Amino acid sequence: MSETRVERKERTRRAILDAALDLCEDSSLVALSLRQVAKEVGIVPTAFYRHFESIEALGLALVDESFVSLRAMLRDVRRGDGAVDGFAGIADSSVRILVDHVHRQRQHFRFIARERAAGPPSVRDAIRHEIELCERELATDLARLPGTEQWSGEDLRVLSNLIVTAMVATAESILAATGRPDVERQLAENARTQLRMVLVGAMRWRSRS
Amino acid sequence: MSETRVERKERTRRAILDAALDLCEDSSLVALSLRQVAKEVGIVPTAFYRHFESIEALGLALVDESFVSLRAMLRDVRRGDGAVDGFAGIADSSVRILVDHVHRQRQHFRFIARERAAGPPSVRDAIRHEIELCERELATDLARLPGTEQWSGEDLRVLSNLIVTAMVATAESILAATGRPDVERQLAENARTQLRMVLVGAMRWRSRS
DNA sequence: TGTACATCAGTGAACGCGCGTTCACTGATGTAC
DNA sequence: TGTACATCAGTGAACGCGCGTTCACTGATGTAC
Repeated sequence: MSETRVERKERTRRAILDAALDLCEDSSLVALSLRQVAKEVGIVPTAFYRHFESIEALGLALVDESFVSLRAMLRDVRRGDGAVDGFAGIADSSVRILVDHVHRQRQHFRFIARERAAGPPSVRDAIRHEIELCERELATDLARLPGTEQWSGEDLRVLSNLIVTAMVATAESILAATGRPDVERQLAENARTQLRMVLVGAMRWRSRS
Repeated sequence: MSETRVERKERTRRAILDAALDLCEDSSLVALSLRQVAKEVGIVPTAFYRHFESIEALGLALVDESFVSLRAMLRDVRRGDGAVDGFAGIADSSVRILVDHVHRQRQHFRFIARERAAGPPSVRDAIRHEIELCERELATDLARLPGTEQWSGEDLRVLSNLIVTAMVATAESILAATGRPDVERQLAENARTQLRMVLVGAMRWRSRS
């Protein structure tokens, strides 16, 4: 046989996740119906239940999946491909990687940005929790930068939160500007400037001052 | 008569707006039905059309209304009630006013935060546009601060965007933390720190450097 | 001030449609022997 | 290797329900004279 039962099931599950990402692109998970998804996938509505208990459960699976790709991005940022000389270099490299991932994982970023504010409560909570984990990770990275030796853990987390917030907002703006490359380029340039401002500015900020 | 026809109509319109804010609190405008709103208000579904053409039109009215209260807040910030000595003072006063308005206009802030990412496209665009106007206003305010004399208009807008982004994120976090005063206090404290970091840091940032 | 007519916010029946969920089912794949 | 049975992804009919929108309407408020 060319495909086992398990493989075929996995393929349908994949198709359901993709269909859901497509269909709620312009509205939200809370406006997505099980029947729309089934129709798009090409299965009968009841077959949906073989894979997920509800649209909400599907949403939680999409959160997991989206953060797998977001974490891959954070690993790239941490590795710091490209010229990394000083804060300006870090800012340039980080924004370049962010913009690249936003393009390649467009639907995942859009999903997170949207459902973070508008999803079912359990989905909102899951996203908030994942973002908090990202902030903690970034805080430990920041602690390794020269100049943060005397910072308190709390200040590191506050700075990390500011950076994550700014980068999430940048990702959202770039998503909204899709198809206008000049606008996108300007947004990336602005993000670089912001990141430099924050890094340079914060380094002159004294912990507990 | 105790109430004119015009007054009664306005009262129903008001009730529709309030009902919509209530009902989409936990989901989104795109998941809100005309019939739910009518039921909540106590009118028959068809009577809705005497006031709005569609849920989307109702949404645009809520955007207008929400930004009226948000602009009132910005005026308060600009006036700078409370001790305003240096950047720390500005940061403290601004965050205090923000937190206060978030509590008093809870539903409006929540509406903007949610529909900004998940509303019908026309509503998303309207909100994006309004926020951009706020950023421009803030940029002109920043230009009056000592230390920004040699900044370019572009850098002022980039800084303004960063500040607005951070404050929107703070408002969202506070909304999510409703009912946990200790968490809220911590979030406000963090916002103060961020705003100080950004202001102090940016002031040492040279335009075009 | 009184009367006749206009306005229009809200009514109520009706429509076709898509919704989530139930249930008994089919038939290809997988397994035990 | 062949046979008998188990599994289970997907089927298809059916249900009651809420949806947006249509239409002709009612009756209190407002206006012209």
